[in-house]
Amino acid sequence: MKLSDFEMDVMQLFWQHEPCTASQIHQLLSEAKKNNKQVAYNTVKTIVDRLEKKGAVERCGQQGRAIVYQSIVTQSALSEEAVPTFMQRFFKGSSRNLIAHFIKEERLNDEDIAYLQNLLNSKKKDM
Amino acid sequence: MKLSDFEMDVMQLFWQHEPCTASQIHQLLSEAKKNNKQVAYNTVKTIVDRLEKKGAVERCGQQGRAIVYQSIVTQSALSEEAVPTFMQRFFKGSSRNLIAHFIKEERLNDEDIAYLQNLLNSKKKDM
DNA sequence: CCCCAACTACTACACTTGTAGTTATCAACT
DNA sequence: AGTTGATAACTACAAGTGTAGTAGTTGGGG
Repeated sequence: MKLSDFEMDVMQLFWQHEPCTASQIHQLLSEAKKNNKQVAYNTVKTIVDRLEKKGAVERCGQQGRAIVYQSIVTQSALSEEAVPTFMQRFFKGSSRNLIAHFIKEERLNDEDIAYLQNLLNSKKKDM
Repeated sequence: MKLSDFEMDVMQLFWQHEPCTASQIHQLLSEAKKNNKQVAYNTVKTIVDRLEKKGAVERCGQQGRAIVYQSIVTQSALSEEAVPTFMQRFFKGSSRNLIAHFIKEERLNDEDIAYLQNLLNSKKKDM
């Protein structure tokens, strides 16, 4: 499933807040980027309509006149499509390069590091 | 700088093979996806023209009638823009989640694991 | 029971993207 | 020097995207 940037933004909100209505998504978007620029309610509704047409969300009820939606596709399903492309594009397809980059460049506290080291250890044993 | 998927694919080839001509990119694309579907030379040239217009590549010479191009934007410059969006989109903005995912899901050999553990160790000392 | 704010459904439009055709031009071979 | 095949430059066009307006309908407050 191919979703545009804005569609992905809206899916984020669905995954975190579903089931919800287009108005609620609009509200959440306004809060999220209140520093940034606002979009009209109709713009959001159009995106939700397109997500429905694409089969990414579905209707699951009403709240007054408003349609309540829930997601159909999962975040992990979409990430499974996007991750290989991303890895190829920016890290020559090497998960080692990618992980190394994030360890070097991103902030991790001691607990994160301990957690990741455990993961690596158990990964080694598996093999 | 916002580049489309196809434009990114072509940038990959520039980064790996520059300086080069549109024909060479076309050739490389044909080899890369010879299993996949072919695109016409003109299609590739259009993408290169658009990359030039966007300031992602520039002319740096001629080879007969052919224009030789080289990249202006670097891969790391583009990844610095793309990484935060990607991390936000699929890993709730958490580098720990992201790294954990890749350790769990991607193939790593013992040497990779040792390398990454070293990285984690030095990361801990830094802080 | 009736009105209206809110919501849906539909339409619009400019810009981008993938894809490629047409036309003009010239470097190089014969 | 004339021809030609490769290449540039320009044009085209449908589908997708971001953005929003208009028209139509209705749940619920008074």
